[in-house]
Amino acid sequence: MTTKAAPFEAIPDEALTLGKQLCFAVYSAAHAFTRAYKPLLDRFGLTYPQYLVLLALWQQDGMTVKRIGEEIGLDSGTLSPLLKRLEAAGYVARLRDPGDERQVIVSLTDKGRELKTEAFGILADIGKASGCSLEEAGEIRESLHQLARRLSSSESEN
Amino acid sequence: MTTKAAPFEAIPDEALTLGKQLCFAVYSAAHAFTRAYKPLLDRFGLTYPQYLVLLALWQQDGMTVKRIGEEIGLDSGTLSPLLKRLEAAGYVARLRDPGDERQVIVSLTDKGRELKTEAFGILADIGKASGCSLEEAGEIRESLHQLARRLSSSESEN
DNA sequence: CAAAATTAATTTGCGTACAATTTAATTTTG
DNA sequence: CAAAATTAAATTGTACGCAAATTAATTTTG
Repeated sequence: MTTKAAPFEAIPDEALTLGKQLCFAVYSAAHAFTRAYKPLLDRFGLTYPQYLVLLALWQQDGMTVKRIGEEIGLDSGTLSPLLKRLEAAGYVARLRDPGDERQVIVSLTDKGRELKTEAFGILADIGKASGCSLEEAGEIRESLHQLARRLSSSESEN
Repeated sequence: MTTKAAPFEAIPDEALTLGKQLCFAVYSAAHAFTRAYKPLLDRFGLTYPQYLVLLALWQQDGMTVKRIGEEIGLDSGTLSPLLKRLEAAGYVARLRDPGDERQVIVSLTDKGRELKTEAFGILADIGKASGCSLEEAGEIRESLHQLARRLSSSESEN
């Protein structure tokens, strides 16, 4: 059934190999990071995406849900329940903006601010686990940023 | 409260910046890939993880659930329902191994095998969207593989 | 200025992810 | 060889991630 070589039947198993695919490498690395962070975040009762939200808030407190979404690339459908959990855990407060009642402003509680100091330990641990020099990490980071930018800019064409 | 400089209070906002973090770059790139694949996979009624399973099966048909999990890094808790959906969609068949009834062997249907040819179109589209040369893609891929390896090998230490 | 359009969050529904438990089959070992 | 241990899938429960629908507030515009 596949004896006669079809036009591009020559490349197949080479090109389709999982290990040869950039998309799969990215997918795997993301999972590896999530798993590596998990034991470190567990003692704070945080998940990795929740940690990302806190990272964003430590940088700039008092953002709206929309703004946070733009920072970390998540929509409100994901953020709404996630933020409620962060609120329930006592790390953030959510308040309607009195100036525009449509918006919800998310701000750190004292407990949330205190966590910032401890977060350094987590970063150091992960840095060590990744086994990357700062330069190496910076290079990969830049390549990935470029990649993500290109992928999302070509999205609209479909 | 943060007037006096604590030991590592000097680095903070630099180091904690989302954009400066490798973990976030990987996380974002993974989402960017998923979003880029989505419109291409939609017409086959496939999700990205389902597509990964098919990629694995095109390479090596008739694997057990466990084996597939090892290939793409997912456990049976994720794969069981996913494979049922692939079966319902007519792309794979699931059969208990007569030699060892604990195992379930997953094999491609004709419909699943036919999809392999079309998958080339998807790969080409994504390749174009990623805007990477093969060399560039290969380099990033290798860096990420190394990274994932190091992250998961240091996992056991916690 | 009131109706229509837009916007921000929330909610709903589906599909991953993954830990932990359960079920059933196969090995190990006493 | 039967009880105990191990193994492979499936199931359960929690939390993303995202599209689509909903709700409420604010702008736009007729």
